[in-house]
Amino acid sequence: MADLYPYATAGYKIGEAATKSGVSAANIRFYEKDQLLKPQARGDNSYRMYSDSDIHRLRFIRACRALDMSLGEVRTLLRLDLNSKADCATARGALDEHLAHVRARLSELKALEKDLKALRGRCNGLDTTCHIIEALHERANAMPKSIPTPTRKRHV
Amino acid sequence: MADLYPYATAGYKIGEAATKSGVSAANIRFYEKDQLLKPQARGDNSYRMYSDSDIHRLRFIRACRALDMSLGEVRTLLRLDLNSKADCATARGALDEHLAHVRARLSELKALEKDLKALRGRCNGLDTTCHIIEALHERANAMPKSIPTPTRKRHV
DNA sequence: TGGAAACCTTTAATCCACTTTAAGGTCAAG
DNA sequence: CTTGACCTTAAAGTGGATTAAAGGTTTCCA
Repeated sequence: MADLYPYATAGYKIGEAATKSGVSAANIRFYEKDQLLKPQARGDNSYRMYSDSDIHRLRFIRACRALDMSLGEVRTLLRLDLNSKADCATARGALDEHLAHVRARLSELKALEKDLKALRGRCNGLDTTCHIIEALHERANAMPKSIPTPTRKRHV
Repeated sequence: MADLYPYATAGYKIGEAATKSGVSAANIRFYEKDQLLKPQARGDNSYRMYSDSDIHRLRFIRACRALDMSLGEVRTLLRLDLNSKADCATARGALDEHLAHVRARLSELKALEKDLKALRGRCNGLDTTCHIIEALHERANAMPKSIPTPTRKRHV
């Protein structure tokens, strides 16, 4: 791991660390509370001080988040040793799982797009009734009866 | 709109309404607080009572949610009149916007899948260093410098 | 009639990954 | 000496619910 990130040098205040890492100050505090960073050394004033390796760690988190990983997944990856076979297997496992996740969501969204496109195609804005609103009401009537709640989460 | 949903008849308690609509009792209360349903008439006991048209409204919400619309979008659609040209335009607009949303997310996810696949392909578990962890650290170093926080939400 | 089961009520906490706000402390420059 | 740019904390808000706690009501059955 040695030269993968810059040598740890003295100190940046949180605002500098935010600018250097691309993670907002509030978010850095949040990550600390969430155990993704150790609680930082504090100066005489009670300001947190960050080293270059802290900045790297923040960037690492950001890189993982850019891959849409959860903070739990990131936490796992942060603990791993580059030169351990076992850790490598863990990393592969995490990645495979995450990839499966992404693929599942991908096919959901594809189906959704098709459905929405069809719905959109029904309406030209010329007829006296709106075929979109109409279709939505028809779907409401056609919703599978009973069943308590098949929980639909919101997936941005 | 007349016969798109059953005639409003007297009363179901929230549990029955939940069973009939497929929306849980807790969730029905939540929608009420969230203004998607009017506050319900209450009996002598303070139980909420639901009509068939309330059930339809709940199903309508469920149909929209199944299309991954936000409650805000649903609220918009619920206000629309099937026979108004203006409302039809609103519905089309909302749908177009939503579709654009879905498509944007779709292409994000496609790019993501490609990226993750490539990352995964780097590692065979045989070498002495883990190319996944290594690559992640390299990415951390390569993250676009400065920039405060380009906010990455979690998209399940 | 009594008492348990099945319903209903409310408020508040939980999930995720943050952001925002409020109320205040610290520090350098002018 | 004040302004303003930074830092501190705790708490609340976002979306779309679910779950739990603590209590009131109704219904059924022996």
